[in-house]
Formats: sequence, C-alpha cells, structure tokens
Amino acid sequence: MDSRESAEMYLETIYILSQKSDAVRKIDVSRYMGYAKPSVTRAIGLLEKRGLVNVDDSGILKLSKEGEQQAKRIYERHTVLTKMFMNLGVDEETATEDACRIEHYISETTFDAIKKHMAKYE
Amino acid sequence: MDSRESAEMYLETIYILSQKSDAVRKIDVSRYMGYAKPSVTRAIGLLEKRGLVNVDDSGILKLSKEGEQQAKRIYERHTVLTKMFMNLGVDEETATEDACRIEHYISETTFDAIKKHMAKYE
DNA sequence: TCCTTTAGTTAGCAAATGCTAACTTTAAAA
DNA sequence: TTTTAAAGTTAGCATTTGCTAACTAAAGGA
Repeated sequence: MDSRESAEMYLETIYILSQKSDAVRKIDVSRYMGYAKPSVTRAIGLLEKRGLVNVDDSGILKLSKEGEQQAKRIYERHTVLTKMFMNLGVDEETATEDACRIEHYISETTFDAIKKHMAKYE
Repeated sequence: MDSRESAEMYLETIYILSQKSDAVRKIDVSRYMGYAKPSVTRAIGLLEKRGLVNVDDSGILKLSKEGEQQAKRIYERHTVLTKMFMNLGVDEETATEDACRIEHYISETTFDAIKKHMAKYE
C-alpha cells in the first residue's frame, strides 16, 4: 500500500468510528482495519506528528481540525464514488471496495467532475 | 507505489513502446518511465521470472502471450477511463493522469460496468 | 588500433508498511 | 489484595521499490 493511501485510510477509519462512538481508541482502529496493534501505534504516531490526530491521556483519539477535513474529504470521495459505481449497475459490496481503493488516487479536478455529474441523480 | 501497480506499469510501457517500435530495450523503458536503469533491470527481471516478458540475446524485449494479455487489459482500462473522465468534462491531461493511477485498482466488475456505459457514447 | 559512448549489471542504501515477539501498564475481576 | 485480561509500546524482521555508485561489455568513431 502507498504511504499516502495508508495515512488516509487511518484518518477515514478514525472518522467513521468517531461517528458511531465518541471514545475511539487504537484498539478499535486495529480491529476495524484488521491490522496488528503495533502497526496502528506507529501509524497514529505519525499522524500525531503531522498534527492530524490527538491522543488524550486516556487514549482517546480525536481528529484535529485538519485531520477531520482530510478524513471528510476522503469519506466524501468514498460515498460519491460508491454511488457512481452503483449507478452503473455495480453491486454495493463491489462498489464500496472499489471506491475504497480509488478514493486515494483521484485528482481534485476529476473528483469534482464526478461529483457534479452525480448531483444530477439526486 | 504498490507492487502490482509497478509491474503493470512496466508491462503497459513495454506494450505502448512496442506499438511504436519493434525493437524495444530496457533503456527505452527507462527513459519513458523516467526511472533509473537499475530499477528497470530488476523490474524486468521479475517480469521475466513470472513469464510475462522475454529478453532475447540482443536485448530486445517481447511480451509473452500472457504478458501481452495483461498489458492490453491495463491499456484498455487506461483508454476507457480516460474517455470517461473526458466525457465528464475533465481535460485530457488530467483525465490521462487519473486513468493511469486508477487503472490498477478497479475490479473487473466495475470496469465492465464502466465499459458498457461508455459504449453508449461511441 | 585505441578511445569513447551507450546499454546493462551488481551491490548496497533509504523509505515505508505490515508483522511477530515480548514487555509494560492499567483496569477489572476474584 | 492478588490475579488476570486488555491496551499499548518497543524492538526488530521481511518485503518492495526507487536510487546512486561503480563496473562490464559491446559498438562506433577517429
């Protein structure tokens, strides 16, 4: 996996888990992503260094303002791409999987075009 | 870059260069991709081991049957995705760049759906 | 014939990610 | 209070890809 993709996946995961629970810890990320704990420890450490995530004394993860922006950006791509693929007749599971891989690699320009296009179908 | 993506890019490059010239060598791949020669030496060595590329005594690269199949598969994705993005109003350069990144990550199912969709516009 | 340019190779570095093993710490259970 | 289970951390391995440095080999020019 690409380095940027990896970071984005961690951010997105924290964002998604934060919507379901208000006390997200590393172990939750570990389980959700299916990665070993040390992988999560390091990855989140890097996100902290970059100022995208904060971990409080009790081990609760919070996205910073910028971290949340980035997470939302990816998550929006995720949902829009999934819809687009489903709109073309792809089943939900496959559409989600594809969106999840592609969301990291689409340029702003192309994503905007897709988003505008999809807006017609709402 | 992902390992599979890397291999696919080399195959696609050899395929593209083979359409312009019938004597493609490693140095050509090196220049086209902008990679140093040792990177190409190793990458093509791996493709040879996998039976996807053959290098004859004079250093000319040929895709094997399977190598060509894979290269064509990727190249088709490249062209179809580029068209789709341009169809949504994206400029050619951006469309090509995006297609080039995404072509490696789309499932067969989703690509088929896109392809069918694009067929309507021909 | 000798020299230079070009293609290709070998060896080894750096970066990044995921993993296991083993340890610490904390918190809950008995 | 003691024990046990769960969360995290540290250390270090493996894999993969691209790079540079330095070398070999072959082809062409002078």
